[in-house]
Amino acid sequence: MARSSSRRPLRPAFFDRPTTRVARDLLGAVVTVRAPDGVRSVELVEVEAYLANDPASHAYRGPTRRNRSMFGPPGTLYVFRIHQVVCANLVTRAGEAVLLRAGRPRMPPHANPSGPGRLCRALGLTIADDGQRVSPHGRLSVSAPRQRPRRNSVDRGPRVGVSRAVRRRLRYSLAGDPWVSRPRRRVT
DNA sequence: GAAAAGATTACCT
DNA sequence: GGTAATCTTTTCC
Repeated sequence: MARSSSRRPLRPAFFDRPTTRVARDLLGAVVTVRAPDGVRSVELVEVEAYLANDPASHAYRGPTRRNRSMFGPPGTLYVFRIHQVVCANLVTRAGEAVLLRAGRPRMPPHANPSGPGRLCRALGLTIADDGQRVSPHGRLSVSAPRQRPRRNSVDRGPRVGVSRAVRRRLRYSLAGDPWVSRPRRRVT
């Protein structure tokens, strides 16, 4: 069936929109990493938005060596290390980004992508991928959701693991999806 | 130069 | 549910 080929590759303009909207629209999108040893992809089920003037964002205090990718053009990948894993974001407008928190494995068998560190490990993303741009046939590509999720099937709640701006509801996930990393958060 | 702080995860009780 | 692992960047003195 033409299921995957019907998915539209996302172009940089997709990311040049308000970050909360990009975040929501990434639910159901497919992230693909093409490596010499094979292709791996996941379907996103959980993301978080990090905004300008957001004290929980790595970009809050301006560009540094670590976060410079967050100030790159729309569609830039920002990868950072936390403890012993890495996490990946897609940059929207300069200084804002969407953290990729969990996905559904699409080309099994591969590692469990539920959780931002596990998702990067499952896709084979490393710190060396920091600063890459999304491109339709490059190492990293993103394809649009086959169908936009219904509004009432999207959960929205507080972000996970942050110590500041803890009340902001900037985490988006597909309701009831078994691959969401921290399911059943209360939606108010 | 030293120390603290993580957008986490795995494993403990 | 709590905590140790583990290591780089950032921040502070």
